[in-house]
Parts: sequence; C-alpha cells; structure tokens
Amino acid sequence: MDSALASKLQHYLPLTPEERDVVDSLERRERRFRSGEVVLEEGEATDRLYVVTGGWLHSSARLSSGNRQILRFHFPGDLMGVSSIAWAETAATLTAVSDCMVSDFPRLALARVFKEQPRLAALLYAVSAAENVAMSDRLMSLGRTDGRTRIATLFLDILSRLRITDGQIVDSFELPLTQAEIGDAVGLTKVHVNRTLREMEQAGMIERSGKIVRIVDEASLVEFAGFKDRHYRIATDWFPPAAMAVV
Amino acid sequence: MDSALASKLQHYLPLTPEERDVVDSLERRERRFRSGEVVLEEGEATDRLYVVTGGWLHSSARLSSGNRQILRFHFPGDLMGVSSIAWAETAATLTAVSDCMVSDFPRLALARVFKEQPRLAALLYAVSAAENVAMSDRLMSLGRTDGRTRIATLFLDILSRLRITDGQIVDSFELPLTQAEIGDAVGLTKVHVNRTLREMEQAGMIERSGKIVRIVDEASLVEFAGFKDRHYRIATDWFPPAAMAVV
DNA sequence: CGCCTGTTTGAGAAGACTCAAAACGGGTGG
DNA sequence: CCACCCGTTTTGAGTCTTCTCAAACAGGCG
Repeated sequence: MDSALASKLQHYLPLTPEERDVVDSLERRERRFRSGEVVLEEGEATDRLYVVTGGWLHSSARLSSGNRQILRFHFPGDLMGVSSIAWAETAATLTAVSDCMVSDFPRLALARVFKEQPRLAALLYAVSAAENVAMSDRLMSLGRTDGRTRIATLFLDILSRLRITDGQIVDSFELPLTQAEIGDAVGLTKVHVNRTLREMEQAGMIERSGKIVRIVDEASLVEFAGFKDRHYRIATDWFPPAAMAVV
Repeated sequence: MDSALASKLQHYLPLTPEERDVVDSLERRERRFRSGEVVLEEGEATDRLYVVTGGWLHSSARLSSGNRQILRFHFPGDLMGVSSIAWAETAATLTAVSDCMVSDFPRLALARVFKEQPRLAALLYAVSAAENVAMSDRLMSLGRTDGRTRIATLFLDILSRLRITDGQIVDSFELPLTQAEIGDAVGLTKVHVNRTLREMEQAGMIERSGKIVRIVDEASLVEFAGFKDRHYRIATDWFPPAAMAVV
C-alpha cells in the first residue's frame, strides 16, 4: 500500500495528505519484470515516466562501436526515463537487474503536480539537482581515477542507496551483476574487472562469496575512493509552503 | 537589458510578461569576472544560484590525488551552482574561462517561481532533465571512447552550445582553454591531449590556428563521435498553463 | 631581454585491452 | 543422481593506449 516514490520523498520531507494523494496517483499502473528484461528501449518513442517500486534496474546506452555504458542504477522510489520529460524519444534503455516492479505514468501527470503542489514540484526539482551532482561524481570517477577506485566507488554508492530503503543493510549486499555489467558501469572490460576485484580482495578491501560482497572497512574505503553520499539528505528549507487543502 | 536566462528559456517557450518579470528578477545582481577568476569554491557554504549573463565558465572538482575534473562548461543563460538547491555546501568550483558576467540570486527566490509560475517551474525542471541526459552522454564518452572521440565530442558540444546564443557561428570558434584544461574536461593528460589534437589535425578532422578551432567536416565528425545535441529543443507540451495575470 | 605559461617532442612505464582458453557452477533432462 | 550445457569467472600472453617524467621550444608581457 505504501507508494515507493512517496516513501522516498517522505525521507526528505513529511508530505501533507494532499501531496501524498498526488504522488500516489503516479503509481497506479504497476508491472512486474524478470531479471534481464527490458522495460524500455533507447530510441523508443514514449511520453511516460517510470517509478521503481521494488528491485533494481539500470539505464544504459549503446555506442555505435557496440560498447555499452551503464549510466545509472535505479532503486525503489527512483524516477526513471526522465529524458521523456524533455524529449519524445527515450535516451536510455531500462533493464531489470533483479526481478522488479515498475509503475509508470504519462509526463502530462506532472503538470498537475506543478500546478497544484508547488512544494512537491520543488522537491522533485531538488532531487533532480542532487542526481545531477551524483552524476558529476561518476564523471570524476570515470575520468580521473583508476579501476580499483572506480569499483570501490560503485560499491559504496550501491551500499548507501540500498540503505535508504533497507535499514537492515550493514556492510554487505547482494550484487546481482555480472562482471561484464560491472565493467559497463565503470568503464572497464570484464577481464580487467575480474583482475581488479581479485586485487581488491587480496588487498583486504572487500570479501566476496557468490554474489555477496562485503565491504571490509567502509570508513577507509570511503577515504580511499573519496566517496560522497549525495542521497542521504537534501535541503528543503527554501521550498514554498505546501498547498492548502481545498475544504 | 535582455536577461540571459530569459532569452535561453524563450528559446524553448515564449514567456508571458509575468513569467519574464519573475525570471528577470533573478538577474539583478550582476558581477564581472576576469578569465581564470574563481566565482565560487568547492565546499564553500552558499545558498545562491548563479546565472551566466556573458562569457564562459566551467565547474570542476578536485580529487584528493590533486587531479581535477571539469564537469561542465557554462554558457550564457545557464544556471550554475545547482548543487546549492539541494545542499548548503557547493559541490563544484566555478571558474571563469573567459572574461564573463555572472549574476546570482538566493535559492529562496525559486520558491516564488514554484508557487506563482508553475509553467516556468516545469520548464526549469525540463531543462534540468535535459542536462542530466547531456551529463549521461559525457559519461559514455569518458567511460567508453578513446581520446580522439572524447575531444571530438567536446568540440561538437561546445560548438552547438555556442550556437544557441550566437547564430553567427558556423564551423569555427575560439577555444579559450589550455590543453591541460581540455585534458581535465575529457579525462586525459595534457601531453596526450597535445598528441591527440595533432593527430586529429593530421587526419583532417580539425584545423587550428592560435586559439581558433575549425571543424572541417561537421557531419562526418558528428557521425564519427556519435554526437547528439541535447540542447537545441525540449518538449514543452506537457507543461501546465501559464499563471493568469493578476489584474 | 628575461620570465612565465603553455605547447611540443622524446622515451620508458603502467594500466587497461584483446584474444584465447580453461575452470567453475548452477540448472536441466535423462 | 549423474551428465551435460551454458553462461560466467578465472587465468595467460601479448599489445596498445595513455601516463609520467623530462626537457626543449614558443610567445606574450613587464
């Protein structure tokens, strides 16, 4: 019954009942996808946005060379397919990483949010700004650090984002990605990912068994990778007041 | 007298007089910076946003290793320092690339936009979404392509963004960047940038004289780099109607 | 003229890539 | 319960791109 988007937004700001209603109305049409299934293909025409309500997905794009870059991972509460806000064609392919649930709504529905719930609109804008900064962090990671640091950063990012919706998680998590996929995310080949993971394990940074990854000493890995958590908090003090209830 | 932000936004959507007033009110405090000057330092506390009203700037961040990554270039009409929407501390350093003009306003001023001009707020959101996609493109570029392609992509991006405000520009532009700065933008060393530029020149992709760069055959360079222009158009058809004038 | 910043060139090293093949592991059908 | 299969992980060897260190070379400015 709990809307995933609402619960993510509530993490930042307690919503009024009216705001909740509006958010909930964006999550009516829910669909289930199996691990590996494609929700939306790059280049497809769409005017819809997608919300993760359970599981993981990623968005990726493909180069003419055939290489693929994974652009982002999406966790419960995340808004996906944001490019359809600005264009009629999707910019990235959405693929289910694990079995997952996704609901979608037409971008037209956002008009109501902007018109009737300015505070909620401001929150969406702030979340988008935060995502922009998180993207910048990844840019730094790919442009200016070596393989080991890139993978460390990826793991820390996943860990911190899983924690937003799952308070249980302490120092390990299940990573439903192949090494080839990790490579597509951090800009390395699968072969090099393998060697690097191995090195990191030997160096005592991580432990692996099956698909479970354990971060041995998070604080020092954060230090090593220069990791910054961009999702935990955002400023809400400048927002306009919530709309009055129409009584 | 023409507000730079307004004129960029008008490029996407004709603004009502009321909308224009609100936008113009964000550009009152204008300051001048000389090439190389720092407008805002990474980590500094701020609650302000910045608008480029003339010239170029870039935002960058520094790794503990001392390496720097240039995250974005900013042209007239661009909103900078967007991280202050979400946090009290700046995430990136803003530096003037050329002599330039910048105006700034407190993030609190955005509240009025969201409250009174929902259509304008939607436009800002859509622009932010488009920037997110542009950032994804750069991620692909750094993660999955070689030096030559990265530099080609950078040049094409600059060219197309300069054209938005300067219709004159055809196939060449002044590049006020050192090779070290180009390297910081595309994730290469200055030495390698030098060699790559030289190669590109020999291959007949570009011509250089002083700070002027000429793209010899734009269409085939676009093809070569898989470049996509993310700034020219955005969809506005889902926006809520403009607020009525209060008479 | 000399200095400073930026560009160019050289040479060797390192990180990451390619191609290739072997080992592993979980799932399926006999 | 075993044998087989397929996708994934691991390992090996050689290559290429990019980096580092270093020094020479412009060009503008006081």
